[in-house]
Amino acid sequence: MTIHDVAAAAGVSISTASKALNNTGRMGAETRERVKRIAGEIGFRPNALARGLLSKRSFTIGLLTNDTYGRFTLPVMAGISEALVDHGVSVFLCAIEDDPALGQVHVEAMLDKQVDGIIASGKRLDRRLPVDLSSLPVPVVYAFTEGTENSVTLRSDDAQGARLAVEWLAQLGRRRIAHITGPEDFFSVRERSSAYREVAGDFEPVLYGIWAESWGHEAVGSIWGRPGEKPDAIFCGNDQIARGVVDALRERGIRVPEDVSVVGFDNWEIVAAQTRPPLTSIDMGLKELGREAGLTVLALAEGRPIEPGVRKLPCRLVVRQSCGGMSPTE
Amino acid sequence: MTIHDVAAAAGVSISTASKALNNTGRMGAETRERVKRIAGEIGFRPNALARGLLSKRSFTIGLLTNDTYGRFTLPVMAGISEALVDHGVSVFLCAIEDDPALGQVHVEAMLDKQVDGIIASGKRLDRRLPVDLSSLPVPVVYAFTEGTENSVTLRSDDAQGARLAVEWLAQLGRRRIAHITGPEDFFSVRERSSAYREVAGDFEPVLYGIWAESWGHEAVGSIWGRPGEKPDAIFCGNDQIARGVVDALRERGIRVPEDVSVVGFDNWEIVAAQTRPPLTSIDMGLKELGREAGLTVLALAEGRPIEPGVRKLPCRLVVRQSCGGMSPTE
DNA sequence: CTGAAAGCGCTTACAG
DNA sequence: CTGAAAGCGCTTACAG
Repeated sequence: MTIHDVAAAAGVSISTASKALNNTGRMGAETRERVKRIAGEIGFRPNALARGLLSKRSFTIGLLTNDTYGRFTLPVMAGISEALVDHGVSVFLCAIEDDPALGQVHVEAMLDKQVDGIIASGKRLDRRLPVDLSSLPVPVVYAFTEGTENSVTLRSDDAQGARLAVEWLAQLGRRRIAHITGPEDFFSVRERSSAYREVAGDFEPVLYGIWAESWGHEAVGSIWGRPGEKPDAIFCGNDQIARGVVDALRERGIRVPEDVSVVGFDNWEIVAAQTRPPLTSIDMGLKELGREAGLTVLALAEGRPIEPGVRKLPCRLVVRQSCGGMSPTE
Repeated sequence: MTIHDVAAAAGVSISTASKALNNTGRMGAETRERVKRIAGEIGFRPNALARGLLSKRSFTIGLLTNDTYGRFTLPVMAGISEALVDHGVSVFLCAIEDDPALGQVHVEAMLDKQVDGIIASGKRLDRRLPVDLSSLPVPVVYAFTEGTENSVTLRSDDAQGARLAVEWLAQLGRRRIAHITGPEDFFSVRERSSAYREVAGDFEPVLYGIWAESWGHEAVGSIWGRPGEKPDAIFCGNDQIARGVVDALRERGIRVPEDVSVVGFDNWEIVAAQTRPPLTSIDMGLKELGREAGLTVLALAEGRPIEPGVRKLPCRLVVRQSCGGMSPTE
């Protein structure tokens, strides 16, 4: 089924058929309708390859990611796809681990296929993908990974997210708020911990460790193991740590949230919802970030002007039960 | 940079350039080499759109999935991508939730883009995707979702996986093996539980429930709450249930694996590795399944004959610490 | 051994 | 108001 078939069936030339279907050119309204009707009847669908050859637009973009685990990329991906499907744009998925050679292969495959743009996504704000995207013939948007000079980069506003968490604890009457978090060499850890310090003061030095339940456990052990006043709230660097913290507190007979409020970060459903009690957490809005990234490459691909630089997207507090209190929005 | 530029720079016609680059036709070896060298120098890369228009092959396939969560699809996806990237095939990701209209939109977008084939993937062996793929003009392979009559379907061998688990427990000397699992209306639950019964006998009726830690907890409560001999091993329907079971046992002062061995299913790293002790679990080999699915659509797309029907891929036992014992392969 | 020509399926000036 | 022609970037019979 090609446009030839449509033209033949409608008794017009292929140029007329084309113009009828694209609502361009000038012709009798009745001719246009007839062509359209017949195209519908015989199930004509234009070949995107042929169309792309002419228009220099493939209605295709590539998503490059090194987050094989999918924890961060998955929501970003969902957002991108959701935003673009309405515009007829499809997404190539390119998982490159941390392999530069594999990255190169995927980038070349994408360019061969004439993608209209590329979104680079990662699992860390302060790391680059292992492939150079700085001088490609197509626009590139960085989402949740470090971009190059003068690029467009989208990231979550971790400082604002941390403030949200700590202010929520303060608002619930908590005054002795501790902070147990991940490795200090993570940019987001530093962002979150300085925001924490601004709001909470320095009741307790920040406890840096690793992104694991076991570290949450261990940190609770060390806080409760030494003398002195105990926290009445703990702001955790991610949900896994928070889960370890909650479990450790329960094992010590400390009630959450009655005695101690706990708030996590990431709002990772599988962890946050299965914790007893379920975790109040900060959501980085990765799906929204993906949506924005999608619309941004699209704009760039269409030649619309986009201000380069880093754009921070706001985080959101998701209230469950580990802090007490009720969602301010409910 | 088009083939015209290559031809001009090499001083040959575009047909000769094309043949030189594709190693077809006949020409002086030296001409061929010169064309190739020049193409390399000016960085020529053939336009896949133009090529696809002629060859009727886009070197593109579509992955349709309703597993937004990504738990099952993610490894399948990784396998597909890994298998196909070497063949120059790129993958369109189409997340359709359970929305038939969205599914339709994605299928049409893929067909417009002339995909060489489609892989349909899901989160349940006994459910169909909400879109009819039975009479498409391109080959379809079903992976971890129910296929249509006479289609090619790839799935894990859940019965074999369950046997693996129970035999492992038996081999460790466990004789009173219980089975706590998910909802009975899941095909995979029935597969696993009948395999369990075959091997373990009926020491204890199978406990059906939901796929959650809380159910693992509760089930342990009910087994240990009533009189009679207690199990010395528990085979769980998935890792979340297993984690609930392990936590509940620990809270009762029952040692894992000394008193009771526990084995999970899915080998979901984030759950299995964070459990204390880490879970021995059954891996469904979803990445391998993805790889197979990729190679299978590819074969179909190239017209190679593939036997229709359901192909079951073997599961694998991953030994951690929740059963005791050491991996048979180590 | 090499090149001119036709064609993949479509769109878009340009004539009429 | 409608159609013939050229062309997007490539490949492939077919002549020479």
